[in-house]
Amino acid sequence: MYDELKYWYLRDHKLFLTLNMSQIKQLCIISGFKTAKKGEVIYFSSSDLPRIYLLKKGNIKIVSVDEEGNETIKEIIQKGDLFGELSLENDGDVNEYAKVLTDEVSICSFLLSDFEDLLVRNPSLALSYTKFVGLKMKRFKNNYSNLVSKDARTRLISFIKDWAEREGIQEGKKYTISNYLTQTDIAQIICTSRQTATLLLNELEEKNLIYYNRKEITIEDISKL
Amino acid sequence: MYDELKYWYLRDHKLFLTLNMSQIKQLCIISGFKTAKKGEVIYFSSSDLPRIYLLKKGNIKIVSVDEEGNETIKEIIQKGDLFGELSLENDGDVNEYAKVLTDEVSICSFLLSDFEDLLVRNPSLALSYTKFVGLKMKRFKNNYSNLVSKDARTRLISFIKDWAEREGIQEGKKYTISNYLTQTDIAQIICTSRQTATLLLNELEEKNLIYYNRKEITIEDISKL
DNA sequence: CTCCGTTTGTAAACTACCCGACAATTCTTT
DNA sequence: AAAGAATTGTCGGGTAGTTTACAAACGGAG
Repeated sequence: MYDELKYWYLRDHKLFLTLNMSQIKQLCIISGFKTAKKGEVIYFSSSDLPRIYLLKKGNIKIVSVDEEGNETIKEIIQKGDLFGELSLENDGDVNEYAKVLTDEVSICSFLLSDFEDLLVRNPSLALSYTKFVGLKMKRFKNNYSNLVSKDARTRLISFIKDWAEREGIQEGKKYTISNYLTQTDIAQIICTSRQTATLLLNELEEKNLIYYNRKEITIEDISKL
Repeated sequence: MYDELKYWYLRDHKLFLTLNMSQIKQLCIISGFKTAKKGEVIYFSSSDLPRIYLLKKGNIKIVSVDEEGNETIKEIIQKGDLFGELSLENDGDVNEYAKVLTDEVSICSFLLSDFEDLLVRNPSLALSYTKFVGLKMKRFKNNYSNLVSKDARTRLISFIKDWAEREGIQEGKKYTISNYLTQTDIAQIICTSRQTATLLLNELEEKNLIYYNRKEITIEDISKL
């Protein structure tokens, strides 16, 4: 029964569609499963054996810390996303951790070495996986160029739009997002100070473009944003 | 003879070490080879069939252009590096091109589809390639965080250090780089305005940390930089 | 219901960097 | 050698965004 559960979790991830039943079962045997609560840190680069994680429920943030203790949010991980040592190599120098944002999350994980074995034995999975990593990279590049050429307001707006389209509930032009981020989080994502983020959010609210509170964000008309 | 040349070019790239002779020959048959001169544009995303390129001689820059025509240098490609549709998927929306920086470059290329075939038939190559893409991503993330938390001066210094270590000629603590970049290029790489880059470079020179001219850059003592 | 930690709101001083404008220098071409 | 093009140097004015600092509001724990 418990194994069945894990099986199911992997099965419905798009990356594993190319695998047949027995291959999935094989990966399931080696996979671990756990849940965690809000605020917990569930992953630390440069600790333990390198692993790949699959988030099944909830949301987490990947935070990286530089030498001076500066924290930036690298990524928001959602249900169905992979995270961890995705580049298949544990990098000593990069320091990052994953923190739970929602009330509860469930994740399953497997050792990097086991995953590598599977990739070698399944070339087409390796190919899909490479494309997957490539896609991640592309998304990064995109953020990167936003940071360079756009101002904080534009970055905030495009983040909100993105968020809404990704996991908001749509009713015509109206989107409702269940908000698990603080304004500090949002500021760190769009790379600005908390004060600027607050200012801009209130500004958008004054113009009736969005309605913001701690529980949810409503976008009246996404085309006007 | 000509085929032999191409064979050699692929053979000495670290990524292709796992392939045996016949596999390399196979890739060689499908690979194209050409040279180009300074200023030429040799690659354009969203044109032609998607390809992967291997730079054999010289240097090129990958420039991306956003909607407003803003140009940023994404990457400097050096001898031995791969570029092109590395993520194995041609992205319609991203607009980038490659321009030759040195007097002459020679490159070889192969179709993405052919490369994919090869990957599927060579699982260990697929794995190496995935790690390779992962590494690229990591380097990106690093630049990205520099952009966020460091000021222009720090970014310039870390770029120069990087450059020196990557391709400078070392004599003790002294490094000499053959300079194929204009100050405008450098500015675009570290994401600042040309004026600021000029200012900072002159400042470093006044402090005798570097000696700069159009042909070469000398770092007196890299540990003091 | 009250208390306390977290999150949000607001204001003023300060600054790194951008932008425009123009001059000076160096390389290229003829 | 001279003209033209590209690159580099320099100067203020303007500003988006940071930083510091404090007050207000919210929300969970007891």
